[in-house]
Amino acid sequence: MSTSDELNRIEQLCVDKGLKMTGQRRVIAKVIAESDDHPDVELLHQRSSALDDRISIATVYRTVRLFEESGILTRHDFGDGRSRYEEVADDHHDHLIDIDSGAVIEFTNEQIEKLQQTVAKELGYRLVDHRLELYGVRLDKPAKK
Amino acid sequence: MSTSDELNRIEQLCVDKGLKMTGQRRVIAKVIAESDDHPDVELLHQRSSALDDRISIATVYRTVRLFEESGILTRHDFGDGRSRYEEVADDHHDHLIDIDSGAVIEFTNEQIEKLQQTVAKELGYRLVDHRLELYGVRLDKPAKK
DNA sequence: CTAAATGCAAAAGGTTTGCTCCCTG
DNA sequence: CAGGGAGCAAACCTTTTGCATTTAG
Repeated sequence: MSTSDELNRIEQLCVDKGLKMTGQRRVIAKVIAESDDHPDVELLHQRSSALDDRISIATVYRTVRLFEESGILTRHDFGDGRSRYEEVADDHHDHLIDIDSGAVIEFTNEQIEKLQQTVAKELGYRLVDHRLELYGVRLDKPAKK
Repeated sequence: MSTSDELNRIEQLCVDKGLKMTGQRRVIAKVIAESDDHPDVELLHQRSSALDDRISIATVYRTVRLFEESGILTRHDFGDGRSRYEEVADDHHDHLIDIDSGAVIEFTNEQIEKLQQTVAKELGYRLVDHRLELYGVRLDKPAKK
């Protein structure tokens, strides 16, 4: 899916929800569609401001929350104190975080997904969501510490 | 392992690290050893204060951080805005969170653990830590919404 | 034109910290 | 008795909110 397709999809979702498509929301949606990483609110604000300097950080917070409730975004907490965001894509994936560099690598594993379903069911639950994060160090990294 | 064994273990760990065993730390350690749930700092402070009212919340924050660095505790973020703590036990486990009640259920699954190792290795990483949380609703819950 | 959205700054909530006094080892 | 530890309150950081003003539909 191209970036402009993503943008159209986001706009459509907003229209469906009866949300006004203001200039600010359009810019923020564009920034999100174009981001391949997992930016926090401050970074989203910076990127948005670069396109249009009439966007306050309060609006970014409000928009991000709105988009999360609308299923456009997911919020992550990788343990660095603030929330980081990512567009909800068709493909589900989990994250591996490089604890040295902070880099985030996405991966998918069908077997793990299935096992999660099984575990939840055995405990008497229907799985609604999950979070899996692996924290690791590069195998080729020289030993130290 | 009994609660008093856990307490001894915690005290021993503190001694090993050259930490003073103050009255406050002993009380907080006792509260942690006796907690089967996943209390946040405020709750730890309440429980500690019930045993000794000369414990400030700042001390609980400092102690909890110290204990985390010493490997006595792990910190969790279940998405409710504050950190929650749990004693590091011999058995590793993950969590299933009931999104209706907030209840936290612990579980273990060897297969998932192994698959995580495999995934990390395939991506060129040595797995140092991980976080797996399942969010679900009870199967016997009446449909609604 | 009207309800919804924005900007700004103040407030809130959780967590950390500077400083002084206290207590463990 | 010396240095780490505790208490208190102020500071911090991220996120939320009240209110006056602007804007999409």
